[in-house]
Amino acid sequence: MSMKQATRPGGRSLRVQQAVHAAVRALIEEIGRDALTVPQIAQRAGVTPSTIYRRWGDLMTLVSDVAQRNLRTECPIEPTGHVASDLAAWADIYQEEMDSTPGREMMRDVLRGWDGTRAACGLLDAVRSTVEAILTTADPPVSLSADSVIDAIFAPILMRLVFADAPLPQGLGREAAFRVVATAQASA
Amino acid sequence: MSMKQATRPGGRSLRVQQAVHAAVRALIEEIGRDALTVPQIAQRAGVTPSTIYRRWGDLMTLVSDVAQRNLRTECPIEPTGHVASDLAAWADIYQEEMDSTPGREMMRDVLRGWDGTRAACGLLDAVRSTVEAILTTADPPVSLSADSVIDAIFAPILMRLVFADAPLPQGLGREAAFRVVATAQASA
DNA sequence: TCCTTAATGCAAATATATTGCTTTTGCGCG
DNA sequence: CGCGCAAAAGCAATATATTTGCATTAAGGA
Repeated sequence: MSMKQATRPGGRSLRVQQAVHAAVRALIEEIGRDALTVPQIAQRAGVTPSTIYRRWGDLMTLVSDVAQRNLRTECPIEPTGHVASDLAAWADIYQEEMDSTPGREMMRDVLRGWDGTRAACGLLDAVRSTVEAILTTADPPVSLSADSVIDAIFAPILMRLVFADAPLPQGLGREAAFRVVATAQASA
Repeated sequence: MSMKQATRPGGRSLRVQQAVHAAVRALIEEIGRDALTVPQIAQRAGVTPSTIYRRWGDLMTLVSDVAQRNLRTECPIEPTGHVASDLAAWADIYQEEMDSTPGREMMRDVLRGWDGTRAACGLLDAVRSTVEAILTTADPPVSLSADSVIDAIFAPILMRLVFADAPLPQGLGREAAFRVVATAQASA
């Protein structure tokens, strides 16, 4: 869930926002999420608690907001044109990253701020653009939509991350990647 | 996330737990989740706030605990032996139920209580037992594991529910059901 | 029935969240 | 460039929520 953006994106408002975000990150490092309180963040950031309450509403929303900025958005691999191994390599990286302690903590923090209606975060958009980059580089081309790739590879990872007991099976994403590409090529 | 079960499952402890859960449900109806407070729940349930804090820890955990009891656990359909249409019918029902306002609210409340490590709720276990019921009734038998069915049909539904903007595409689960069964039969 | 102890009640102490009002300060406009 | 408006932040009083120590109640076993 993304918070209402401040109407003033520069100057003091920006400095406050950065100081608060930095304070949240620092305090999570030092004392952990569970001990985190708004007054403490305010003190560390050099602002008054009411500023935080007025801008973010509550601790949950603030922490969720910070966690979303930790989402990877850049494409992590260089497409080689070989779709199956590109997707498999990326799926492996992605699965390991998400199934790690920091990955799971980030996911937890993001989901705490989910409002139940809109997308919880921009994760799928970032994934989709990387998938599209891999698919358009494909040589020879494959007839696969980004959505079907996401459903086949990333949906099981994300679903199990949240709804199954940890850790994820080794190679879950990798094998799904080979499978979805093989199926597409077989039906071509 | 399931809470630590009271060591005394009967008598007064049980009555308190039921009264508190009932109070949460009633107050959510009357004033909505966002206005909910622990002292208010305590008053309605006829207990003191400290009882709630000691048993549940905080409001988020309590609401999550209540939401988990709304999870459907009974098998919603009668398997006919025709796997594809059984799975498709169920997927349709499931998708519509989850993508509804109460379904999304339940999911949101459950996820707020997720600790990031164990399964957020027993949802997948319930799903798996229904899938297994359908698969074992299959006539003729199909070579499909419950996990692959869940990955193909339910993972996309659950992933999109949380990480994509609402609503889900019509027939998402239904089509996935036909597809996964067709693929299994083709490779047999 | 009695004993043990988990669970609750109660109330004081502490911490957190809200709010009205004031002050600061971005930012548009002449 | 500096004026003025309004958004954002500060401050402090208030309201509300959470924690905690100790007393009391009542499950559940012997």
